[in-house]
Amino acid sequence: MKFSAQEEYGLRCLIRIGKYFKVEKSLTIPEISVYEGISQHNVGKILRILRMGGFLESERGQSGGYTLSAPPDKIKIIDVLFVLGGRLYDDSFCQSHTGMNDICTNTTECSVRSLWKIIQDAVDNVLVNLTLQDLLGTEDNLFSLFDVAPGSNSSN
Amino acid sequence: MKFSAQEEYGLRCLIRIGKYFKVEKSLTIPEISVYEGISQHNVGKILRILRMGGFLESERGQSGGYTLSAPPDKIKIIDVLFVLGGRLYDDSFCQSHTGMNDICTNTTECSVRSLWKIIQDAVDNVLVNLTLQDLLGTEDNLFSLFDVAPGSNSSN
DNA sequence: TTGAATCTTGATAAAAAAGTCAAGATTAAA
DNA sequence: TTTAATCTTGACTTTTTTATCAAGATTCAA
Repeated sequence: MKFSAQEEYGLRCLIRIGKYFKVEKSLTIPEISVYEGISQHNVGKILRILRMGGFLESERGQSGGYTLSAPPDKIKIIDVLFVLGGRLYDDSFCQSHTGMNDICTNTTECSVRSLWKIIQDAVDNVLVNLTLQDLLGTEDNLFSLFDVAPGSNSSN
Repeated sequence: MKFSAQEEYGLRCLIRIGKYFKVEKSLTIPEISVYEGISQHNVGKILRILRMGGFLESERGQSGGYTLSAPPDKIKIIDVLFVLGGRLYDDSFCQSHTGMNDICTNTTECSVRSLWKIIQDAVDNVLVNLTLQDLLGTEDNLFSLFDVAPGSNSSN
């Protein structure tokens, strides 16, 4: 279970653009490239995905650039992550993990599928009310939303 | 954010072997291959990972095969998923997503990192007490552990 | 002791994801 | 009108993950 590079970089670009929303400044691909340390080509590719997902608007030309298509508190992180990386579990998952068979051998009764759904629910519960606005504050503010001690990292 | 094929297939193989634990029967690679619809070569590779992770024991020779190395209620799913697919977030994650730079541009203050940690915590809370034993029952039994209605699938 | 069935391992091939590139379209300012 | 700065798109290359293969080692039973 991993986050994709596209989710990581996409979210970072969106946050970066979001920080300039209230001063009504648009950001260009070269600017974002420098800020985030991602190549211009890659930034362009990622922003295209976000634009087609409806989160960004772009303007061409000499004074062009990217802006949010809605205020940060109207952009739901769960939607952004879906566009950037798909869902953890959906009904097509079993169909793409059938091994050599046409249909999964566990179709009618599958503990693994149930586990994936349960994990998906847990993740959804975290994300359901989270907006881009919540990610524009400090790290501590975000942790406090979820009652997590900033220093605690259960991976250690 | 996706599950890897290795996590899916590995867990299915482990469950399959676990179902035979109480009758003390070992399963061979060809048997598991047929049951799960995964090629023998792939089963062999996946079982090697599970064996090296300490969850399985193998016996060679004409009457060989694989058995659990501990009772199902002693095998923690969180450990199994770690061996099969790593962790969602760990401290090396930022180091591998630095773009073109040597270190991530957001080292000191990073909302994305915080979000990943929060999601990781949510997943850990689901998994922390779950054992292989819980996956050997029916799907409904598993759902009831987490108060999820079997029909409900938030991905729809 | 021989042979069949099994697991073991490292190398290879195929598929998917990530990242790069080049040519083009659009816009605003000089 | 010209020029420079910008976004846009599809194709390509590289890297990572997944799956396959072939040769070998081990064990049991006849």
